Formats: sequence, C-alpha cells, structure tokens
Amino acid sequence: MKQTDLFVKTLRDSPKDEKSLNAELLLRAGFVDKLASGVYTYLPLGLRVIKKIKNIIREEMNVLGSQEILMPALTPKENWEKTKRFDVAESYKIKDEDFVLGWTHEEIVTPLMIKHILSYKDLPCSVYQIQNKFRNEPRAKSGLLRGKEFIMKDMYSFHQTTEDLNDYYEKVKQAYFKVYERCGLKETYLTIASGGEFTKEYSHEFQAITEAGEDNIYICNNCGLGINKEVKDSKCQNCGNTSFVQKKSIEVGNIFKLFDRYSLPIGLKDEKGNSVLMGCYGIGISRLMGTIVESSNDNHGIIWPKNIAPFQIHLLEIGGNDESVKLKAEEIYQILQNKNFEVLYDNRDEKTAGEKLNDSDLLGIPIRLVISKKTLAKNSVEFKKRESSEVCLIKITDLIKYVEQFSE
RNA sequence: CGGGGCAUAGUGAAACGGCUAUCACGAGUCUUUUGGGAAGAUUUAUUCUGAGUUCGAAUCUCAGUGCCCCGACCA
Repeated sequence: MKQTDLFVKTLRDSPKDEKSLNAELLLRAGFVDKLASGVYTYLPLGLRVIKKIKNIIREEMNVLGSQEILMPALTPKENWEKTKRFDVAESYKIKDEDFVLGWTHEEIVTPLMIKHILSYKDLPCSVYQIQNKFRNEPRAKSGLLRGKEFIMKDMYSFHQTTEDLNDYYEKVKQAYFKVYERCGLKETYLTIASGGEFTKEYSHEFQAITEAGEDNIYICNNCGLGINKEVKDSKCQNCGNTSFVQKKSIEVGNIFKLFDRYSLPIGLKDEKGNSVLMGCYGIGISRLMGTIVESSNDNHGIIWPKNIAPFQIHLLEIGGNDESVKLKAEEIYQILQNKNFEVLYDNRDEKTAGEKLNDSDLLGIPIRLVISKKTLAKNSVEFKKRESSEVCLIKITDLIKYVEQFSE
C-alpha cells in the first residue's frame, strides 16, 4: 500500500492525557482513535494488526476442532434470568431493560446447543466466536488493556464426561501458548486462579509479564507455574516448592471448566438426561494487542513482532522529488508486491527525510528499506530491522533473496 | 463507587481579572526544499457546558460534563 493512500495520520506530540504507553503509542502512530474512555475505533493500521491476531487465533482454535460462529451482541433478558445473571453489574442493559449487551455468551450458546446436541454422537462439540464484548467497567483504563467495549474470542466446549472435558481443557492450554508465541509475546505464564462460584477446581489464566499489568502473580522458581494472589499458598500447588518470584502481569486469556453451571439451569442434557459438561475459553484480542505494544517498544515507537505487524516491509523513498529515485522506488515496490510481501510504501513527496524515518520508527514495521540517491549510486537499498540499530546496504539484485530470509 | 489532578485551534503549549486570546507543530493552497521532524506567503477558535461575581472573566465562585491517575470492583 502506498502511504499517500493510507487513512492515517501520525502525531508528533503525545496526547496530553495518556499516561499509558500502549495508548500513547497506538494513538500517536494512528493505529486507533479514542472515542470515549475505554472505547476505541480501530483505524486501518490497527485493524490490520487485529486481523492478524484473529487469524492466528482462528487457526489454533480450528486445530482444536472448534468451529467459528457469530452470536448476537444483543441478547434477550430471559436468557439471563435463567442463570440468575440478569442483575450482574458488569452488563449494560438497554431498551427498557429487555435486552443486555453481551459481556459473555454462556446464556446464548447453551440454548443454541439444546437445538444442536440431540445425541451422544453430537458430543464432544466446540464452537467459538470473535466479537465485541461490552462491560460496564466502573473504571476503564490503560488504553486497550481495560475497555468498556473490546474484542474477544470466546470458545465453549461441550462434553459427556468429565474425563473428556479434562482432555479438551489440556489441549486448549497448549493451543493458547501457541497463540501467544505466534503473536510474539515472550513471557506468558500459565497461572492458577480461583474457579469462582462454579467449582472447587482452579481456573487458569494466562498472564503476560509487563510493568503495565494490573495483576501481581507469584511464579514458582522450580516449575514455572504462575499463582494468582487469591489462591497463593505457602507451597507451589504443582510441585510443592516454596520459593517464588513476584511479577506484575496482565491477564491475556483465561479458561474455565464450567461443568454444569449453565447446562443445568438452561436444560442442556444428553439423551440419558445428564447435564452436558461445559468449558469456556477466552482471549481478549484488543487487550492482547495493547499488551504486545507494552512489551515491545523503544523510545522511538512500537516494535511489532513480525507475525502481527500491519505490514512486513516499510519502503521509504528519500529524495523522491529526484525522478530516478522515485522511479526506482516504484519499481522495487512493484517487485515486492508481486512477490506477495506486505509492503507499506512511503511515497509522500512533501515529507523530509527526518519525518519519514521518525514515522517509520513510530509505526514499528519489522523491516525498513530506504532508497535514496546515495543508495542508488551503489545500486543498493538500505536494509534495517526495526528491532536492531544495524544498517546495511543490499544490492538491488539480491534484495528479494535477502528479504525472504528475514520474513520466514 | 471513594480520593486526586486536568479541561484554551486537529496536536502540544502561552496569556496579572483589562487591547483584536498568542506561539509551535499539523492540516489546506502556492513556490522552493529532501538521510533523523525544512523556508516563505496565506487559511485554520462559541477558551468543555450552564449559572454567578464584576464596569470588564480563558483567568474568580458554584453546579454539571468529560478525560487521566490511585484505590475498590473485575465469572
């Protein structure tokens, strides 16, 4: 994409009121626009990142045999009355309180499954959706980390036996780690937390280590299990070790065994009349994006992990009013496009070199290529990785091969 | 929901209760410029809303609203 066609503006100054790093960088770089506290518009660059994260999640959930569906955000009152959650403060009630803006979807997916699960042959079964969720947060904060409306993947699984639920639950854990790894999140810990009202068993959170985090977890020095402070014991629940390190973290996913908490009141039964057992599995996608920005940046801007970067290559022409530079830059842009690289081409004429270079750092695309009179004199293009300060000149004839190496 | 802070152009800032609310950047038009945020010309505002005090309010008072931060809350 040519940068002159991109609907985005970068800001030179940080917005006055944003203390949170992810909010500041994402707003300055033009990835998002803030409509209200905790309510954001995703601009083209931000949406590209969101789409990449969604697709990674889709791929991993599909591997688990789950199928994607989309449930409504507008959900009728009756569904919530059955499970006694109509009055939960987290929801937004609308239209004279006949509807709730969905903040989680057990109440919708469980009745759906009554229609679908007619025999033991239909079990196990798993569905997920990616959707905007609404939570009546008393205090939205920290940019994308805690919003009133946010993007979430929620998956629900249905089983005939506890054993089958347990098996599936373990597989989901592994899939979640793959998601975080592919998204470039370096330090994520499986963390045990309270199962809440549903079960004496623990639920599991996935906690990413970051200074911006709202949680404090204790990490076992022996086995690496994270332990939420609400269930902190003197010994590690997994290995019995007694030494821990405390770190600030943000929850980027959680998984629960729901058992019959929803199937019982809603009446989801197998053919023998036993309640179907359920699990639910969430990932906050917008929060994940914010967390990645918090953990991957420098003084100049964002450093996107390559799998979720909005583009793979940022091609800059410097001195583009020189006809030969412009032509060559266009040519290289076309070649890279034809090779299916995702290229953002800074073809803006009126910008100085400094502006282009600074914008490039701010946007955080993994590979930067610069073409100028200087590099053309050597039949070359300058190559730089965003994460490194090393710069090197690459012969134009070797460019494709060289770039391929770094995008694999 | 308790506590604290802030609110002036698209963004960031300035202006003792007193002249036509100033500056930088951005954005628009034109000319010149291009390796770490360039030069000139020109355009760019209901000082958050409402009330009050005053000869006079961006500035003081009260109320409201919004935003940021701390805490509580967060299946």
